[in-house]
Formats: sequence, structure tokens, C-alpha cells
Amino acid sequence: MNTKKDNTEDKILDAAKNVFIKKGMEGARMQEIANEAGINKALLHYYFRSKDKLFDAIFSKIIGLAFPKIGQIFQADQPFVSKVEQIIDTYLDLLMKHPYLPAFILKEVNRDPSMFFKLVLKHGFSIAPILKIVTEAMDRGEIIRMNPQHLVVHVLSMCIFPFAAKPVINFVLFNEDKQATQAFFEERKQEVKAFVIRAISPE
Amino acid sequence: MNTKKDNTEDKILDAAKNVFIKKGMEGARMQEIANEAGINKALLHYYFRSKDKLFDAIFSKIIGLAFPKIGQIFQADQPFVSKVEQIIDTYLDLLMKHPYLPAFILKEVNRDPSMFFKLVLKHGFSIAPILKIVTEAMDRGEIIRMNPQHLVVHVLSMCIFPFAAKPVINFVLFNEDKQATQAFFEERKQEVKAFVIRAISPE
DNA sequence: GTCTATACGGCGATAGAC
DNA sequence: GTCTATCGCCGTATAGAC
Repeated sequence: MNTKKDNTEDKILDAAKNVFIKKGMEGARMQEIANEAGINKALLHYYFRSKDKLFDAIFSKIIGLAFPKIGQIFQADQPFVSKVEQIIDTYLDLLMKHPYLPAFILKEVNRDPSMFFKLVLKHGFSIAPILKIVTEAMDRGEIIRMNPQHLVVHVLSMCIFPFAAKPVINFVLFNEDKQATQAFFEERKQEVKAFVIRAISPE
Repeated sequence: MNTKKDNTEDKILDAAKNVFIKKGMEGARMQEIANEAGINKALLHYYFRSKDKLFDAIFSKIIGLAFPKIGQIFQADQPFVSKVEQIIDTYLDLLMKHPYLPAFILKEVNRDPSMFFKLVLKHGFSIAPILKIVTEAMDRGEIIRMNPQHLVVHVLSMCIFPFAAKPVINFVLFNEDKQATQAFFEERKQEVKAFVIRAISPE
């Protein structure tokens, strides 16, 4: 249902996404992608001239996925705290569905930042309107005054980092008990919201 | 001063550390390490039988570096809030000195978690005593009651994640202005401490 | 469009002289 | 211990038949 494997190109894209996300650009093997797609290596090069080109196609799709339309939430006419709650809910829902995204994106961004930058520009993503709305909430006294950039980074850190460090958490905190780890991640939505709201609410 | 390049083995270890941290296990090339050490490839294999062995040696040293003796801070007899402040100071000082650690460790942990697990066991690192001290502070009413595991993850996330995502922050938040990015990271010590303390202090 | 077979290069590892 | 030369594999990419 999440994949339409009718034609070969889609089969390739779907297989490539799975392999690249698991192994990264450097760790992935064209042979493995071909196997997963149920075809042979030569056909990969027929559809996408090179491994680089294939990876670019996948990476672009994934970046589009990871930068959802947060702008809409922020523009809705509601208390700032509600906006923050919605942002955290939206982001953690997304990450629960795609837990490998953070590790994958961090790896590739650090390997070749320029690739990421081009995509950010292409998708027209900008942080400025978000910072503006945060600042206005402070001006109205809805939340305490602090550096808005740091607030944004605080929230994103608490949302994203645990997924990138999931193997560490699973081992150090829960002794490889997968169920306990899963439960922990499901709790985080409430925990992060409560923590942030307590930190930014006046008095 | 941070390196003793008198003998060949140390030259190799120093060069390998630089290259592995920058490129990771998969991206690093034995030739590049040899160049950086001012020797040739064959000598690498003479000292360390294989690339894997050489990487293990480096990775072990780096993990030892990244898990400083936090236990000592936690055992000192002082208010819990002071302990938290010291933890954040200590960790951010460490990361400002070694900003590439988070991206490197996350990459390798996700590539081969077992390697990391062995080292955690070898270094005898355990989270239990930290959780215990946090819980006791809650029992005494020094901080509000919440899930200690989440508190630990919150704090570590805010400390570590920005370094792993440094290229993103540098581009999205500061338009590649390195000075502004550097200033932002220097501010974080105060910002994180203030944010956390506000979130956990009673009333 | 899809396959098999193969060319080509890069890289880890080894042999062997000094 | 340190070097040069080279082996052998593996992975990307291409040629060419169907």
C-alpha cells in the first residue's frame, strides 16, 4: 500500500530507498539494491546512469519527507503553547513512522553537506518565519523571553536525537529489551511536551 | 603537545584518528592514513594487521574520551541543580574541544552497534547510579517528579545533537556564517542550563 | 527493457628486497 | 622497520545478445 510496484522504476526506487536508508550511500551496494528489487545490476544503470544519480533521487525524496509543512501549524490562530504541542506531536509521529531518518540524514549531511543545502533551497525551506512567530509570542508575554534560535534547537534536539541514538538507548537504558525501548519512545511525546512547556511558561 | 610523534606507532594512531573521525570507517582509506602519517600503506599493516584492527584501536580510545567520569560529579555532596549544571558544563566543554565526536560516534554506532556495546561493557559504564541519584533528588523534593530516564535523555539530547547537526545549523540558522555559528555554540552552555533548571525546579 | 558477461578501477593486503 | 611492487577481490559501470 505504501509502494506501487507495478513498474520497474518504482520497484528500483523502493528497493533503493530501503537499502540506502539502512546502509547509507557508502555502505549500500548496487547488487543488494538489485536483489531487493528483483532485477539485476545492469538494469539499475539503465534507469539511473550511476549510483550517485540513484542516490540523489532517493535523498531528495527523503528530505521532502523529513521537512513537513510546519509552517501551516505555525500560522494557525491559537495559543503559542498549543502550536508547540502540535509541532512536537507532528514531528514525533513522523519519526515513529520513520525511525531511521535521523541517523540516515545526519550521516549523509556530515558526509556531503552541499547535497543537503541544495535540497533545502529547492524546497524553499526557511527558518525566519518560525523565529518571528516565537519572538512575537515572547513580546505578548505568552512565554518567557529567551533566544528563539536556542528554543528551536532545544525542541528539535529532544525530538530527533533519541532516534539517532536508538541503539545506545536500547542497550544502555534497557539492556536490549526491545519492548521497553519501544514503550520509552512512545512516552516521549508526553514527556517532551511537558518538559518544554514547563521551561517556557511564565511563572 | 596533544600528540607525541616520536615513534611510528603513535604517528599512525594520530593520523588514523584524524582520518577515521573525518571519514568514518567506511569512508576512510588506508592510503590517506598512510599519507597523513608520512609513511606507506605496507607499514600500516605491519603495525596493525588490518584496517579493522586499526579502527578498533582508534574507536576504543575515542569511546573512552566521550564517556568521561561523570560519576564523580554525581557523587559530590551538593545540591542536585549544581550537579546538573556541572554535568552540562563538563559535557559541552568536552564537545567544544571535540566537535566531531557526536557525528562520528552516531555513524559508527548505527553501522555496527555490537562494537560499541563491547566497549561500554569494557569501560564498565552503567547508567543505574545516575538514575538513582536523580530519583533521590525527586524524593527530597529538590526537583519536580518525572521519569528520570527521560530527563537524562532530554539533557543529553540538547547537549549532543547540535554538534551532530552542526552543518545544518550553520546553513539553516546562520547562512554559513561560521562566526555566528561559533558564537551560537558558545552560548548554548548557558541556554541549556537555564532551560533545564527552569523545567525541573519546583514552582 | 531485460538479461549475461566482462571490462575497469580502487582498495586492502601480502611478498620480498634492503 | 621501512620500502616498492604486486596480487586478488570487490564494486561500479558498460557491451552486446535477446
